[in-house]
Amino acid sequence: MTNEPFYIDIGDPAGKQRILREGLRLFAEKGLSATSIRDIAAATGLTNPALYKHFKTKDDLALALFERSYSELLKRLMIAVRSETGFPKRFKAFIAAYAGLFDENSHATMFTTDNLATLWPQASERLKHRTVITVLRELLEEGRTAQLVNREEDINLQLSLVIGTLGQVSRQLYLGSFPGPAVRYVDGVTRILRAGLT
Amino acid sequence: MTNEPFYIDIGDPAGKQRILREGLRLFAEKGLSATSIRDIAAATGLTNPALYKHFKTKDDLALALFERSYSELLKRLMIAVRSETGFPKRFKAFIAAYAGLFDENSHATMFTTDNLATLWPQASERLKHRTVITVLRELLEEGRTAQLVNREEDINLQLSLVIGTLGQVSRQLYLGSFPGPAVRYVDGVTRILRAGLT
DNA sequence: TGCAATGGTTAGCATTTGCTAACTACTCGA
DNA sequence: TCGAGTAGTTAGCAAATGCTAACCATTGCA
Repeated sequence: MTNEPFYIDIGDPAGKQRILREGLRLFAEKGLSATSIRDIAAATGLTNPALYKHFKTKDDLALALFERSYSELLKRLMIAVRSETGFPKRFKAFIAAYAGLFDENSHATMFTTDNLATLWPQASERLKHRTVITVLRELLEEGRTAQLVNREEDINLQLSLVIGTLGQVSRQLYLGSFPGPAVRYVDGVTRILRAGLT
Repeated sequence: MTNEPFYIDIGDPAGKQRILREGLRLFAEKGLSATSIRDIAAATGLTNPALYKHFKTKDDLALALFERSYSELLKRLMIAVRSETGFPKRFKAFIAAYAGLFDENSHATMFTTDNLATLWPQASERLKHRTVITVLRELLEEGRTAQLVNREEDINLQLSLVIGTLGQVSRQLYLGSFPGPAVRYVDGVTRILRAGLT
């Protein structure tokens, strides 16, 4: 549980890794309740009781996946923001980190953003402390005090601008409507969002 | 099917109206596959075979609800856009129409936007002709030729900016994180988005 | 008046789903 | 070497789910 790599494990990883990978993919593709434990088992090449050797319940698996993905996203965003100084660079680093995670693991990105607080109260309750929204809000506040972000507008609307756009672009990428890797759009999205925040 | 009122039917409408209303609410709240036909029946005060007197299958009901909601949204957006001249007024009317529908029937708005093309290929295939995206794209193109929208940026990213923000704000309203009716945010969202498009 | 359509009901069937029990093969350390 | 843990299997249970069959009450109308 502690020292497992975050992703991929190409080759033929142990059962638990395959379960995590296929479970994440199916949950992201079809949604939580439309994916059965047997679906995941089949995709993994196992029978369904095997999953119960690793996870107590279906919700347990889903929650584990959510927390893995979410904490990875959060970690990267925080590192990105801290790696730069000043609002403009930090903001771009934020976008770039988001895109980077998407390119490495699009399922993880979609699974977390789609379920951020929406359909899954359980998950969001565990995240009272420091969330993606918190990080972004602090970033926007830095921009506001630096006069680089419009202080006249409601900061919650500005948050929705950023989160909504990132989500929508990710969705299009995920569905294949936007060609190429996500990094490709970092500059454009950053410019557009910066304009919207001004 | 033809001359039914779009919404509400307060009092004690006939069974079919109640089915449509409760079905829409539950689908929007819990998602398609997490809502059973019996759930809807119970919420409606009926037994589940009653629903089959009105709809052939569960998918049939869901599709009917989607099409009702989607065509209502589309109709309102088109009327709004046509009721004004020039990009700025038209754009604001677009946002206002979206917010207006949300305030009248938040479930319908969420159900359509959440399933726009994501989890439901069936529905989007029926909408090859003229979609919300088409209307908005034409609007943005008008803005671009009028030099009121930045022609340097990818129009698809600009579309994501608008759609994503509208979706996100709606989501927050739906979850109760944003207080008050949606109309309240029309001005703010319009300003922020206009800035982002410039 | 009668009869067909409408919109309900109860009962139930087949399948899926989450999960458990009981067994087995393999590995690894004392 | 042997005994315990690990990770899988087969079999199956109880509940939920989509849907159907068969029956019944009310209403509108020829």
